[in-house]
Amino acid sequence: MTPEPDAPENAKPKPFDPLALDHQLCFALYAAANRVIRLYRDQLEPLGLTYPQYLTLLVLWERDDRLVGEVGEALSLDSGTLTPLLKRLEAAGHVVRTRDAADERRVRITLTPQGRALRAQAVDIPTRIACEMGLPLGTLVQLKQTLASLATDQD
Amino acid sequence: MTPEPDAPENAKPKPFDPLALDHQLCFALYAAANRVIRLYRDQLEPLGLTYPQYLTLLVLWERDDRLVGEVGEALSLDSGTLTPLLKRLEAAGHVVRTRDAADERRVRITLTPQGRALRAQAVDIPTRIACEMGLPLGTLVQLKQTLASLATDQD
DNA sequence: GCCATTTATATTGTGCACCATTTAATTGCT
DNA sequence: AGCAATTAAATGGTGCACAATATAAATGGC
Repeated sequence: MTPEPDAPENAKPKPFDPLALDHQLCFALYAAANRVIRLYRDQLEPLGLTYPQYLTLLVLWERDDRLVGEVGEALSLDSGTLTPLLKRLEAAGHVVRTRDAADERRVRITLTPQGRALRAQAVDIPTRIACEMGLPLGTLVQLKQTLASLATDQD
Repeated sequence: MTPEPDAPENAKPKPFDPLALDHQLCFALYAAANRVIRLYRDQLEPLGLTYPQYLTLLVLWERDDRLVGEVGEALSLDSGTLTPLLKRLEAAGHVVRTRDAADERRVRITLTPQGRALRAQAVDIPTRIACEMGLPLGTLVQLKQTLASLATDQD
């Protein structure tokens, strides 16, 4: 029998390790998210914002005067994460937190003029990041779609 | 002049907001990563592992007896993150940390028998997660490829 | 009107993720 | 050999992310 090095059945076993790091979508996702956050860090550092703070401002720039719970809904974050983050945004002068007079359980988040003004400095960040990613725009758009369907827990 | 509600030029302006949350790849990535980590949390909780601890074990299951720096290289994490994580894995009895006798700066990470045995309990986690994601397998494979090219900083 | 239940946010504690700095060991230069 | 420069890991500090719990206000029977 002649050896057939190319035939699949004679090729090196390659036992397909289901736990190999390179096969894990979860790791690719984890590493990509960490990397993108690092890219943003460089862009956001001059504005004195962290990445989750920037996301929170995106929510408020889109529609102002929201409840803590509404912001959390938009970002899939709970009050344990948001309360200290919003306090830091308030300390930085970007938002104001006010107890709702009609329902004292609620806290309304409102942008200050300074917080609104910050938007102009952030407006071209996405474009700069997209360039740094080094992938064609079409790929990025499609990637976003797929990820969005991953992020919604329809289960 | 008859109104033409369908004509693009008469349609509601829709000024394409470059900062709209729904347009942000970065947010889709951030939300998807958080969701997938939450999915893993449920699977890993019975094993007493966190998600980054699980990733660390994936690295070691693939090749044992690595330096802290090598593990960090594989996961794109620095010693500030890994040192305490590895100490917790050691406290749980899954790994051993030993100073390299030949070069006292180095710390070698080795699996204990218990750490090796844990692999059997983890081997079908990826399949279970893939099901929960609710996307066709082909989509997931392609997604992984795209994310992997995003994660490598070739810049 | 009273009180259990629900709702909205806050608090506490653990574990990353990363930056800046430190400590200690090794290497390289002369 | 002597010593500055480099390297490997650890340390300290900030800010998420989340679970569990707490607090306080509103709601819904009865």
